[in-house]
Amino acid sequence: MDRQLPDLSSLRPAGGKRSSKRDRVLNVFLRQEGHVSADDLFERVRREAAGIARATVYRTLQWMVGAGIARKVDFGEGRFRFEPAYRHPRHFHLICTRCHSSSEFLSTDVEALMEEIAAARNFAATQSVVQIHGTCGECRTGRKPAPIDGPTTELVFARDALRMAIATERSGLEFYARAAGQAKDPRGRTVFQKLAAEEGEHLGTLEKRYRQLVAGDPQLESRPTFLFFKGAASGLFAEGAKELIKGGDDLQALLIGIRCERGSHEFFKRYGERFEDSEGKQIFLEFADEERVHLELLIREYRALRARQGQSTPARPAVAARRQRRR
Amino acid sequence: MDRQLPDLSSLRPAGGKRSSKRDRVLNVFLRQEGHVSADDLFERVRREAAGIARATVYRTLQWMVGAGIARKVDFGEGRFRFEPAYRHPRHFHLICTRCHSSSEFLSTDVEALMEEIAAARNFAATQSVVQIHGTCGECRTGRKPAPIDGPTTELVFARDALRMAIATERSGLEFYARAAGQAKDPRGRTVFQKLAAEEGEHLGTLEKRYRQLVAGDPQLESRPTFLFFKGAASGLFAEGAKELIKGGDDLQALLIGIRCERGSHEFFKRYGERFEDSEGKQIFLEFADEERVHLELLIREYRALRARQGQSTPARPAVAARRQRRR
DNA sequence: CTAGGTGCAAATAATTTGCAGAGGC
DNA sequence: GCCTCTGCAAATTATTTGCACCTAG
Repeated sequence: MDRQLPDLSSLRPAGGKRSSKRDRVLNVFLRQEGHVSADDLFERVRREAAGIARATVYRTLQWMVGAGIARKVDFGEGRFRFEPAYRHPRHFHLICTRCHSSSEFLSTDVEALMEEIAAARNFAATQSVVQIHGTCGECRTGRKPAPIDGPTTELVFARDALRMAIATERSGLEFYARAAGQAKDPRGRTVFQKLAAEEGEHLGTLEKRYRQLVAGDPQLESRPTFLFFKGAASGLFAEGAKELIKGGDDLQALLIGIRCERGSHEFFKRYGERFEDSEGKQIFLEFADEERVHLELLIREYRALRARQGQSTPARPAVAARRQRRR
Repeated sequence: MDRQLPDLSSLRPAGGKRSSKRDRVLNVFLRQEGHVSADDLFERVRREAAGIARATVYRTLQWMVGAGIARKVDFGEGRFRFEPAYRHPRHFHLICTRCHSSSEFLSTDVEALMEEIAAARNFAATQSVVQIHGTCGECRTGRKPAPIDGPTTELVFARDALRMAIATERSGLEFYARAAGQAKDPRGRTVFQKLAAEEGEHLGTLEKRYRQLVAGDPQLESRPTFLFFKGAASGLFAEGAKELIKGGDDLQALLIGIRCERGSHEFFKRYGERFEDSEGKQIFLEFADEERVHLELLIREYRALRARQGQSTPARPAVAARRQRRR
């Protein structure tokens, strides 16, 4: 949906290159953080460089939106604001009606619900607007939180992507540990143990990466959450684990594992692809790949186990039994 | 949040009463369904009554918003639209970018997430805007769905409120049936059985009411969902049932039941209070009351059981055991 | 030289407002 | 007769556009 990282140079106005007014406006825009209105931007531009007309600012903004550098947002104030889109995933907004500041968040849970609702209404969604209007913490308490500038946004996003991956990994580990514990077939047990070990190892890698990321910015951990996830991929494995409790044979456990890994893989891949180039994107895609490997292993094992069982007992004994009962 | 059903008569312009232009504008506005822009309304008004100025329409709209008769909504088109607020709960929007139509939905799940996010960001939310932009089914398939006019909206809302109550009731029934099945104490079993029976009976009442509602409008069941719920109160009982599977004594089962009923009661009460006078509101509030009765019964039984157990075994044996281990 | 960017002022579009007159109680 | 509503036209606000001019390649 989001266009890929634009090649800024190719989008530069063909005519002017260095001292073009457009470049100066762009420069001011990219430097400032938050959501500016056209007039805000005009004021800022004219403060550091006279001789730029309001119309130029408007035209430059139009060009930036078209080029994928900026996004036009509407906070219901009767005019539009603009936010940087470059290396900045699509997100939702918290809008303070008192100080007119706005902060951003992303929620895979909200997005999942929106998709569900759109599907239920036979609606082909292209974009969602989610805004929470109210009063921000600063306006009520007076304290100012750590401001989030451009590079920090990317770090926070990477942090949250890692948190999400770690949560999923933990759930996966728990799932495989349980599956190994209740496996009947010795080879099945070995597979689950192997997967549990792998998840554990990968969990370690992710946690190490998380620590490294946090080490680079001591305040990073205390910064507000940007990416909210709850029912995401970690929820899949949690669901799977609950199903395991209900019992079932190794084949079923493998099937549940396959479902979880597939869902998880697709989830991370889809999100990863949606984001613009950033560490967060990379984390998503790497994790998706990891899940794909597990998925393939599980499928192989499932086939192998079924083949082995097929020698002694009929395949799908449950279905066969049900059929007998019906007759 | 929404103001209560306004007393229209008291809000009538003190001056004009019968043929006041304001009344004529209001009349046209209330008659039309959907989301009109000021200009739309002006056109409609002037079509059936000449001699009303554009400014009057604007002023009347302002007055209607202030009086809680209309809500101003912003679909990002560069102008505002207005929707009736009278007997019409706050909701979210699906907006077709092709035909500029818009339909409405409500999702307790989305709302719950928004609350969570606002809380995590230390943000005092007053209102949420959720819009799904895209292409509607009609625009893609050409078919027109059953149009939803004023009274139908209320019916659909009542239908969905009933569906939600029924889903909760079913979950509750399942929960109590399971609890009764695994109860150890004979009196505990009786209580759970009684509650299961009550839920079953009430479920029957709700289903009957549902059938009656549907009988009044044969198309009602096929109309698109307005109220989406998933993790709502029915989810609470489902969670509770899962906890029961893990085992535990009767006291714990009672505690889980108390938690579920309390959550469910608060949920329905809160939503019911939020809505404007309508059958849906009534269903919510009645159901909340039902849950409160169960809650009280459970609390009484919990106390009684603990008192009885206190005679033979020490209270909270689990905690005592854990303490011993620690020492 | 030429395509495009730019300034300026005028045009639009949605909405509000000042003010004189009208209408109901 | 008073108070509020209304109409009309002018004002406001955000944004776009026509057009002549300028500028880099």
